[in-house]
Amino acid sequence: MPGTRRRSNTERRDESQARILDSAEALFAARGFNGVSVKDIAKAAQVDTSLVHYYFASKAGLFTAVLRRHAPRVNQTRMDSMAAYARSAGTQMTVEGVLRAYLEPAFRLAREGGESEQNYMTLIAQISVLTSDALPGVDTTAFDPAIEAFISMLQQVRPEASREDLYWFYHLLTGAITQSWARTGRIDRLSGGLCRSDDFDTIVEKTVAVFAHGLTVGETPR
Amino acid sequence: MPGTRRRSNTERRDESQARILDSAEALFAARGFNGVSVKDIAKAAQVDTSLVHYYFASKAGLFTAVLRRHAPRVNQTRMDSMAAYARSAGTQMTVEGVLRAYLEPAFRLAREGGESEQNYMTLIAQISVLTSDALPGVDTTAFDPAIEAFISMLQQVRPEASREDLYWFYHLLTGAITQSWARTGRIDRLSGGLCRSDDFDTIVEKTVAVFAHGLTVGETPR
DNA sequence: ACGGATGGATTGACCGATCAGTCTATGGCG
DNA sequence: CGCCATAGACTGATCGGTCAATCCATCCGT
Repeated sequence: MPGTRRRSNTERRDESQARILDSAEALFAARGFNGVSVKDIAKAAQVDTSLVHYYFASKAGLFTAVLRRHAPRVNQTRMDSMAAYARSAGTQMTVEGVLRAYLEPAFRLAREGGESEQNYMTLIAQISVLTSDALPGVDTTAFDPAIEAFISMLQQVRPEASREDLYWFYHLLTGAITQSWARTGRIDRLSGGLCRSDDFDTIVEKTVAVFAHGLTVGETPR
Repeated sequence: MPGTRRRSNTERRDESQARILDSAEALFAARGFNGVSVKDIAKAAQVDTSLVHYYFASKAGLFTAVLRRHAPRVNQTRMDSMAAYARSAGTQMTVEGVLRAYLEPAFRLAREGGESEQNYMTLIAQISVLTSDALPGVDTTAFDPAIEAFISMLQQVRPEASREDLYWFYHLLTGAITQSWARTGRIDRLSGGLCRSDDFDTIVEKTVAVFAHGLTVGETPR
């Protein structure tokens, strides 16, 4: 039979797990953790509900697995991007450059990756505004290393800025970013189509533009 | 019996509705729409589940009612605040002033209001990153008038800025704001207690500081 | 090269609990 | 008395999760 090779057990295992994760990711992103049932996910993945529990033990375990799947890649790409920038810029580092190095990887992943990566970003956006008791014991520390590196680089470029200001700066930045990842289409409607919430290239540009000036210390402009 | 006056039917009605709305608001804010059952809400409000349906027809209807309850007040306070600023500043309006006039009312409401208002802000933060199919036909246009007024005032202060840039500016700003309203405590943990996510006074200051510079047009700083 | 035996992958049937929502009854205010 | 606010009992559907049975790729003894 051409095309349909016989699959080994480990292949079957990986494929099924990936299908479950893909379906879960898409559905969780669309309707939230409690808006989706295990049955929904199993049906979308064309698998029995028991198999979901077989692999991921519980609905919460599945959710955690979804969140963990791409986290290391995002974190690593960010670290690499910032390290590469630091190497190329040397002592000429700018806030704009650091911002761009930190921002681009995740947005590039969302743009060049498939639906899976886009759904993942949407999911991150959703949990970013949730407190822990709205979620099953979810670990939100996966991105912390890159965040700390980001703040350290900002401190290098702006030695006069206080640690507190840098954290607030990050807080505001990450709010803006996650809002963009959510792709709600609200800015599209508000602007009458002038802005498109899925235009990630433009979003990175505008984010860099606004926040690069935002860390400027000194006189408030006119 | 001192203190417990005899209640009329309309008083009972209003009190019960308010109790249901309060409980729903708190629970929805804590666990999201699908994370809460009508039974939970009824129990918290100390009423029967059928009473919830009697007043609000459905769970979705209740959710909509919760969202609508404070919306006009927030919107109106924003409009008043911006109008007052425009009157006092005359031709001396600044980006910083407009920002502060737009931002302060909602944060003041959250600070000076009770738990209800704080829960309301948390709820707004949550739905701001949700697409329409994750929600029961919820109307998110309640704040549009104040938003349009805000953008118009920005345009007055920055006539050279493009309409598109102003909308992107608003997009980034509202992301930062809703992140703050969510009070997830994540920045507290990241900063090692240096920043407190419920310190709304500081948040307004930092937001104004960052975004006032952000709309500056011209050369990117070092 | 072959034919059980083994064990992981997968399923269908089913569990008690809980869901949103309905129906009917009733008690007390106007 | 009449009506509205409220409660209790209940419905069919669906929830997350379990269990024993089945499927099938792989391995081993011959």
